[in-house]
Amino acid sequence: MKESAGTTRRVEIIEITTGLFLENGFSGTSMAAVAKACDISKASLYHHFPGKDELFAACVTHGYATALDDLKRLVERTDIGATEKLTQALERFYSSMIASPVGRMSPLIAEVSRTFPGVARAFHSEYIAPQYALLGRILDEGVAEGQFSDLDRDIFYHMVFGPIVTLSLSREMFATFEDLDAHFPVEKLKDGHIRLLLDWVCGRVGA
Amino acid sequence: MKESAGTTRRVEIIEITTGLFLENGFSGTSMAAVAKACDISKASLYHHFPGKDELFAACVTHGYATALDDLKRLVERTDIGATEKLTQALERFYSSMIASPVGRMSPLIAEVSRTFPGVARAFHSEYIAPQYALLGRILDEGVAEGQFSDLDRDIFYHMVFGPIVTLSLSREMFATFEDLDAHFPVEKLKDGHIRLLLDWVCGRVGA
DNA sequence: GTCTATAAGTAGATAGAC
DNA sequence: GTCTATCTACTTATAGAC
Repeated sequence: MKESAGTTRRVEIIEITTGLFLENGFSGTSMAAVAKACDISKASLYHHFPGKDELFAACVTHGYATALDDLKRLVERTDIGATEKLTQALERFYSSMIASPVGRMSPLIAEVSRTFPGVARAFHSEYIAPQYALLGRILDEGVAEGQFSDLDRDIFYHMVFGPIVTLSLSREMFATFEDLDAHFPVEKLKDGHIRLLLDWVCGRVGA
Repeated sequence: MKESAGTTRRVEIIEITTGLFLENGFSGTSMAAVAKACDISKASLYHHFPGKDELFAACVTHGYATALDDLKRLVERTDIGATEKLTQALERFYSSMIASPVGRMSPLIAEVSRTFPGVARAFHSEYIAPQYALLGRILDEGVAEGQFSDLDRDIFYHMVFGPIVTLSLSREMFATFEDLDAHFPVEKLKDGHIRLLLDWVCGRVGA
């Protein structure tokens, strides 16, 4: 797809709007506020996006591709083993869920899921499910190598994404705390989480 | 506090409104809709609560006490050991986070946290922090008994509440899925989570 | 593609009678 | 305590000129 001036402007609007949605929620962000932040008139904004719903869907969708491509490249590497891949994948999940806009949108999607079920469905099928599948491939590889236990996949995903998503949600919920990092110290929690997971997956846990 | 007809009506309004907030979000729930659901006029609703913010805060606060009292009673029992207490506490966290209104309010609080930071602060200091503290007491007890490893508390809380809160959030996000239980099977995930935690805490994990 | 102006509707909140 | 009627401000979205 050629990147014309039109698509650039579109992406620019999406990125600015994503920031507003993350800061003020869906209902807390008016189209007027979006237009003002993008330094554009409301009518022009409606020229680019047919309505607020579609703008929101575009914000959620934007960023899928690169995040998943990055993970896919990692999974397909042949120069490192499954243990190293799992470690790096976990590092990436932490970065993408805590720092990147797309990872921080879970509470927003919960907010609008009843009103626009399509957005939640797309988020799941285009982002969550592929992420699960790629993580599952790393586990498969480790099992084939004889390094990993053949764990139940649902429970494995539960233990991998659970703490990460909750950390992201907590930081959104308590974003106004001045001592946010003291309450939710990302690096420390990440290290402890990864250590436990590796021990578990490598069979160094369980009687 | 005597339970007059007034307080009963108040509680009734709170419980009905909580259901509306959970279903439609904060901004998606109008005072007119609340009044209609409670079979009352808007003016009468404003007689009971000075504004929408206070009504929401009341919904969040309602239910703290009983949930925490229940956990506190468990922690103070002397007839069972720390392992049994931890198991039962985890069972309770799953029930309260997945099934009870107060546990399901996390995405709602994330939605309004920037606009009303006081609500988020109260939720943390009156509900989250005491829950952490009570859980910490169970760990202390197990360590004193020589049954549990003396784990880092922050990491322990991260691994306990992480998967539970995420499961709750996921079920809110994807509430419209017809096959919700197939995607997020509570009983199975709970059992796997509890088993891993007990192995970890009892030192049966880690090199 | 961009603008100003405005339509059409809904939000939270209140006045004042009973 | 409860009601009807109403206010003001703001919402999404559009019409039509340039």
